[in-house]
Amino acid sequence: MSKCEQCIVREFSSLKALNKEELLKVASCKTSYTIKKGEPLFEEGEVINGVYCVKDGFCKLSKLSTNGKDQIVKLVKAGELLGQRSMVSDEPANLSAIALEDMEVCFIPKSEILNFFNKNNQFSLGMMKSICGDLKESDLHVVSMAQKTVKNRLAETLIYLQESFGKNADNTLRIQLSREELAGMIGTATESCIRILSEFNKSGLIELVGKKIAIKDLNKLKKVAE
Amino acid sequence: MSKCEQCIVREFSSLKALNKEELLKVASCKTSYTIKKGEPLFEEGEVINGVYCVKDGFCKLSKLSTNGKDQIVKLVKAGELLGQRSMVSDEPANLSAIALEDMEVCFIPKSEILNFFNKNNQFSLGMMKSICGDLKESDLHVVSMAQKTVKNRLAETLIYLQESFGKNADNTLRIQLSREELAGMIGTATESCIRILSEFNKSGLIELVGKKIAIKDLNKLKKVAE
DNA sequence: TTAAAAATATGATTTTTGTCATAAATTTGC
DNA sequence: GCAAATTTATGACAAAAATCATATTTTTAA
Repeated sequence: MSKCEQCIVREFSSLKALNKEELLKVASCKTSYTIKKGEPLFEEGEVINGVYCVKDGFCKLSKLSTNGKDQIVKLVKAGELLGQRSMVSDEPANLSAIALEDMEVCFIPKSEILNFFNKNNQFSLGMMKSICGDLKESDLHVVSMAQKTVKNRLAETLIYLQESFGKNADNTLRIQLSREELAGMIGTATESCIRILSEFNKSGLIELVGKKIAIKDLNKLKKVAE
Repeated sequence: MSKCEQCIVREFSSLKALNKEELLKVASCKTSYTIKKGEPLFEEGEVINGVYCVKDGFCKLSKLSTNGKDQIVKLVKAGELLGQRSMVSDEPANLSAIALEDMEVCFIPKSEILNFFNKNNQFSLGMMKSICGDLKESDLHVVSMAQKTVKNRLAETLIYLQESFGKNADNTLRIQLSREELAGMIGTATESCIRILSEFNKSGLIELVGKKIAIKDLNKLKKVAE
């Protein structure tokens, strides 16, 4: 059982409002997991009963649409909490969480979190702020999906991926999604996604290095994103 | 100054967790307004500094997209609170709120709400649940926008309007949106919206009574919505 | 190592949706 | 009550995007 005091999740999430004593309680009740790339942390409809702390790795939150395609609603990285909404609403998961690379996570049971809600107002306020941030993002996402073209959205998404997940030494995006996953983020057919990537490549906005993608002209790409 | 005890907002929102004493405090600090149809309650980017209680009427929450079109993100009816996200995040409004019919609202200053956060855990938890409900809706909205056709979304929206806002004696939708607003909800061009309405009309799914809309075959419409 | 499977890529075609033009109906302001 | 303005409606066309087919490359697994 490791301590939670130095954990990256404590640094970036609402857990930062917990004091030493509370952190010890968390450390004593948490369970740690390793999730392999491609494996689910939880799936849509599953009862979660707590929150997951992402210590390392990325995952996608997605929902299966009635047309059979997977829509990626959000990407989550180290330092963030997962499952807050389900826990607060007392509902099964609305989205599936699938690891995009090997992950290290900790699970904190609901009972413990609810306990902190009652004793530590800064903690509840922090979690409320985090959920509010998600809501704002999601509303913006709706507007983008509704009003922008696939080309706009692909450009927007590539910029988001670079800004949120960084790049490798060779300038390619740190987070590597398959073309199908990328299409699932922007809400389009895989072929359309590939076609526009190829077009961006030809016009020098990006460079395709095998399956990897490097942004070549950020300013022009921003213009394409509108 | 009217009392808040019997107010519809108290019945349906997180205010239900407030006790008599707290309600008296709210009653003494609130301000009441009448908003005429078409007028804004607040606009995108405005600093709000509190929450609005909708006592009567409907309003739309919308955002101006980069393409110049207004995307309606959510409709709000009597009994609901407005501006919770901005208040919790301590940010200007992300969306504009425009009355769809004459409204009666009360404004409760932020300081008062934050005070309740510190003293009444059921109240904070209630508000957190309400925001979580919005987040779930918004995520579902993203999936619908990304994966469904305009036809699917129009059918879906008509059903939503009837189920959430009811119908008049003549079976037409209680809430009356212009074709432009309806297009703004489903994220399409006004002409496309009109065209599909006309198509639904011809195939007997709905009936167009002047500008008003009546759902004729709910089951078939549900199938079109997928 | 190599065959099979999966992912990426691209062309051809169809469907969906947006845009522009214009007409008809309705609402507004005097 | 009537002209002007706005909203609704519809046609013609263009643009965007999906689908289907197929080729090429990469990955996987025996």
